[in-house]
Amino acid sequence: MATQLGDKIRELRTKQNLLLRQVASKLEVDTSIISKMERGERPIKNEQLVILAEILKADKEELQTLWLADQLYNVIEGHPMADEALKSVTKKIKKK
Amino acid sequence: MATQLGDKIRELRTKQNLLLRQVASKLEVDTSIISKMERGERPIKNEQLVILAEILKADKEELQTLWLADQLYNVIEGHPMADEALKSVTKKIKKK
DNA sequence: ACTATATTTGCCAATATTTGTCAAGACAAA
DNA sequence: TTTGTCTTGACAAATATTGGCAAATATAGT
Repeated sequence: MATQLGDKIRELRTKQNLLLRQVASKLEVDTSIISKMERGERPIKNEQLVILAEILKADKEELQTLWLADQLYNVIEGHPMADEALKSVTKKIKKK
Repeated sequence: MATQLGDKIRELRTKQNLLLRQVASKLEVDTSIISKMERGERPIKNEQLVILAEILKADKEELQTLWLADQLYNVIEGHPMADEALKSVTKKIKKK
């Protein structure tokens, strides 16, 4: 159950030679939580995402987009009507 | 918090002059549950959706599409990155 | 192989959310 | 007022989610 967001965060973290422990302390959670977040085993709160963006010097909006895409994918995955439903919602959104 | 699916179900039910009570008995739940389902206050289980399609003589796939669209909308509503995320997921889905 | 450090995993208890049921309330028609 | 339909809110039981801990596993260096 890998997520786009988790993969991205791990990529950013390792590229900057940061340990789980270091990120964990900034987020004030156990290292296991971060580990699980990166592997898509635990959801990431929006509030935590903002902090992660700071720590990892990433674009907050990019991470939020990945987060949202993961949520959407979770909902539609495996559903035969996914395509049509996506179209319908896209249309609805455009009306704003 | 109206839903497309709820609206559709209510429309179908009233057009066929069915009472909440009658649908409720087929679904084996309290009338209040149906009432809430129709007004989007309670989620509708996929299993219940199939039964509803039978009772209301509706196309099962149409209802499922509405159901899915509602779920998606719940996820993205209010998010600034909705558009981009939708695009991303649509692309991902197409690859199958 | 041994040691030290980093990450992952499984499990637990606390908390939060969801569920269905029930009773009371709103509303219209007669 | 009485009757019938639908709505609302409160409640507890069931279920899900949460973070933390500790044990297990992996990784790297010597």
